Amino acid sequence: MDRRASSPSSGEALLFLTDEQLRQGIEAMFFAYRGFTADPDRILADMAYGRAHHRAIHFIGRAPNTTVNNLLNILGVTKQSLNRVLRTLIADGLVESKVGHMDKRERHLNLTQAGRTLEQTLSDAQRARMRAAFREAGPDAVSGFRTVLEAMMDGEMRATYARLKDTAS
Amino acid sequence: MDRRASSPSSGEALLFLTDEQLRQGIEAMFFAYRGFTADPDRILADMAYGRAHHRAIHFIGRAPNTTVNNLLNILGVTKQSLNRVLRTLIADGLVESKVGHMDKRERHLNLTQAGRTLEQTLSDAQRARMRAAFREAGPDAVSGFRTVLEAMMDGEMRATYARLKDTAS
DNA sequence: TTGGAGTGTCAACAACACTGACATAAACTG
DNA sequence: CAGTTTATGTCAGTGTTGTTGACACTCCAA
Repeated sequence: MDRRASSPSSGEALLFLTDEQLRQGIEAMFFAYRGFTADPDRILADMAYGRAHHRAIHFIGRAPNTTVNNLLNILGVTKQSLNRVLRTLIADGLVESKVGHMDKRERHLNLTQAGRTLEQTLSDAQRARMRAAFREAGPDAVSGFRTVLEAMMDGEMRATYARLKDTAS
Repeated sequence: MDRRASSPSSGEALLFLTDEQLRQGIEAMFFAYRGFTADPDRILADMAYGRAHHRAIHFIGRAPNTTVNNLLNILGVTKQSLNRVLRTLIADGLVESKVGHMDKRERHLNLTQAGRTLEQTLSDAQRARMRAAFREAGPDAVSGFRTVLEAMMDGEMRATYARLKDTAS
């Protein structure tokens, strides 16, 4: 770890790119993602919902009044897959779908009060873990964490992520 | 972003723990994981295999001669689920299962030559993306990335991750 | 009016996870 | 030795989430 001070050009900058380092990064992603989804999954298991419902609820809450097509792009699934999830959420009164005024083909999605409540419950669990991890790791580590994650995204997703980030009111 | 210089104690250290920051972290994990699995998924889609096969192959290659039970703990799935995957991998000659000498109840798993070849192909794709992300982000960011991910794991998984890390020959 | 976009729905299917039950063999324990 | 536990494998059933493909409907625009 202190090798970074010794050889400035070749050995230094490449030490974090060895196959072993990369493999540790891969495994860290694998195990961490399990932790990342564990808490909401536990909550949802008791209900008739799964991870897909969580994702839909999250992004509808995040981008209120979004269209089905926009949500499709964010989630990266087929409309059939999303529709199955949306149908149950609408039927259960967690999401409401309104026909657009400008373009009446579009449906605009919003969380109902019940939907917001569930979103809050799920987010709280996930945020609690994220908060604990951030606190434990410290601000500099968090900055690096997000830099690497952003670099790991597909170009399209990176744009979507950035767009959502800017939406932050 | 420059607020960190202004209020040293309260505002500074907590800025990275705002709900907005946490939510961005959550979304970054979501989008990045998609990128993380995209390349191997593409390769596997052409074959009769899926993500579960990739995981099994990865960890058998990582911990040669491991037992089924050990693999079960690493992967965190049921034996039925793992067995379905292992059965096809063994039938296809990518993995070999040998009865243990000390304890004949145990089966020790290893990749065959063909298995190593596939593992290499899949790993290369995933490592290439990881390498690109690491290079783009730089050593300090990578360090932070791994610190946060490790903090995000469940305790059990963190121990497993550490154990694998130490196995690095 | 014709074509295309946005949306919804039906049907079929595949991957991957789960539970529950049961079988076998080996190892451990009293 | 008898009984129990451990490690593994397997069968059957189910649920969530994803996929294709096909078709219909509404609306907008050229």
